[in-house]
Amino acid sequence: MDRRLTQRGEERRRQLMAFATQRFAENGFHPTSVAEITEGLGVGKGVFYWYFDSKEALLRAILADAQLNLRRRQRAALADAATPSERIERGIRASMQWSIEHPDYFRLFQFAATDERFSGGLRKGEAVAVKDAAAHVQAAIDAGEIAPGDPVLLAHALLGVHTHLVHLVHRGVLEPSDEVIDTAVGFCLHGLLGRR
Amino acid sequence: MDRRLTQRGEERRRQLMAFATQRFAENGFHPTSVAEITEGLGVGKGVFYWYFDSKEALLRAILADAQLNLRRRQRAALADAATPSERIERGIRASMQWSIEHPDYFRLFQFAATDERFSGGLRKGEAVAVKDAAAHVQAAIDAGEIAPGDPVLLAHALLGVHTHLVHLVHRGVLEPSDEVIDTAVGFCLHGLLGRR
DNA sequence: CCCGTAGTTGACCAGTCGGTCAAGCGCCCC
DNA sequence: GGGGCGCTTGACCGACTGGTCAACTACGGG
Repeated sequence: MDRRLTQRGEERRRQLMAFATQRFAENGFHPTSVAEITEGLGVGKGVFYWYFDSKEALLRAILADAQLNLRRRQRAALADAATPSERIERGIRASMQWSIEHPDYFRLFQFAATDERFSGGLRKGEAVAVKDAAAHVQAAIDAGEIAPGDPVLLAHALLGVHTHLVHLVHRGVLEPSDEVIDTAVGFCLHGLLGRR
Repeated sequence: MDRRLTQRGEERRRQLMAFATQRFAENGFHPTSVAEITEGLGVGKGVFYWYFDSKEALLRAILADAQLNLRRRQRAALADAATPSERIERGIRASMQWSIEHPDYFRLFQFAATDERFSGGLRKGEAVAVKDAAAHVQAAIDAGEIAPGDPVLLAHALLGVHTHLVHLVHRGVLEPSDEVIDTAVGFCLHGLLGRR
């Protein structure tokens, strides 16, 4: 579906994606019908298929958009960090802040990870992010800042802490405060036994 | 649906749950139809509704079963642990081993967490597990084994590491070796900066 | 003012879904 | 061997699904 879109068309496309994001996040992808989306926007059903090949393609577009957004934020956060471990910390903070600010995107990521039709697309983005983080971990090991270990595995462990704690914030179990992020960073850097 | 079941009935019920677990894990809950389940077992559709009120009720039953199974394993693992931090370590190991051995259940947990219709049921179980873990963390703090901090938050961080690394094993990114579990334990106890 | 193309409409389609039910089967106990 | 209950059958239902399409409108450039 490569269509030449006017400004009006771009706007409509954005509307569809924004509204669908909301509905998918709230009701789930499968239970949300195409009709529900078009009716919610007060437009005919054909509009949907003017902009997207299928409901599946729509979700893929939303996910790609969200990933791009997140990556930009991460890049910006790392810009002015001096040491490798400082980069790691800033990466964690930026990711958590973004995830807390975008609960809908976060939920969609979570769902997409459970469905093979979408998880493939996520993998690439996640792989890049992990590779980046792993590089910083490796650099920190080389610089003697942290103990040796498999950098990829450790980078994934960071991701696990990030994901789970953000999930709790969205569930309302935790306040979306800096304390959560501080604890996450502290846990990742020092673990349970490390000094504070 | 409280039915008096004969041995044959119990067996049929177990068959339905086992087969559905497989299909739900592979294809997803929504895309798997009730007809697909009954046809896969070579029985009429009415059989399904003899044992379960709805497709939703079936998944709930499966999830409850899996949770019970997991909790039993955890309890057993903690039985002969002396110190609080040893309990924490054993808890992590037992959970990871169980999750690696039961990829279908694990996938179902992951999906259920994304759907409000099911996540409520999981919460209770998770809350109990976290409360247990948090109690051990608190005990470890009191014993001076680890630095002070919010025990519930820290327990959730453990859970996050566990979940994400197990996920990677199921995706084939990591080998299901003890090394993964060792790294997870090491990371949780020492973080990145701690000595090994 | 008109024409081409971007955008829109909504009835329509074939198929699927979760769930129901009247009827029948088969095992077990009396 | 017969009655009863646990279990099974599969046609059937209404609702709804993702997706199509011929006809139509609106708007910008010439």
